[in-house]
Amino acid sequence: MLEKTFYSHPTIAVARALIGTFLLHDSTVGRAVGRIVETEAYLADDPACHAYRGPTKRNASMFGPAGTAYVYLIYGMYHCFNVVTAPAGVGEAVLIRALEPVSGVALMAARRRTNKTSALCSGPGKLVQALGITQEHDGVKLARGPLRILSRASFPELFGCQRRLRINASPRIGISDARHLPLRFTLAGNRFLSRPEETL
DNA sequence: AAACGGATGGGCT
DNA sequence: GCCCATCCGTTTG
Repeated sequence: MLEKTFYSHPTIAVARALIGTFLLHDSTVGRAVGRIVETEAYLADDPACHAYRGPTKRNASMFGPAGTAYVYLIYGMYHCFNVVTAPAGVGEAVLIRALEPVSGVALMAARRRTNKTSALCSGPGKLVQALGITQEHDGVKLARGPLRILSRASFPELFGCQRRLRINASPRIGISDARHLPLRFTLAGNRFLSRPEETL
């Protein structure tokens, strides 16, 4: 389980450090776990960031303390899950964009209505569906509770201790402002990414 | 393999 | 009224 201090480092550092950790959700119908393989950083002075123009009803939890969940509706039909990083009042977060399924795969498949493992968590909307994350999770604290993040060392039998991982940086997906910034982070060569890694 | 458009609703100018 | 931090089925090369 990651402590609050983990999320209190600079947002780009947290976005990189989250690669290889595990997102876990214990719901009433069971546990689902995925290894984080793709993230994006959103910064306070960044026009692509929801918090760029200040607090609103939608982005309120982005201004909460580090370790808060920020969940929002996108395109009217999907939700995205973020981890808030900066101190309360600042408004920065890391979008979780893809997971490698680890545990509860059958539950993920039922929620996603597909049996294709590579399609379960390979996108921000997909992984939210697969783990059963909803708008109700907006604002919850990750330090305790059914939705939490486990350290890289949590599944040594499957992944070893993941001391040093090869991480690539490239432009973020799906935005129109600040497209050049290399704020998307991927676990090099992993096959569960939302899209292939871009070569600079 | 890549490109395209429809679904669908809240936020913002 | 237009713009999205998306996904999926269908069409096209």
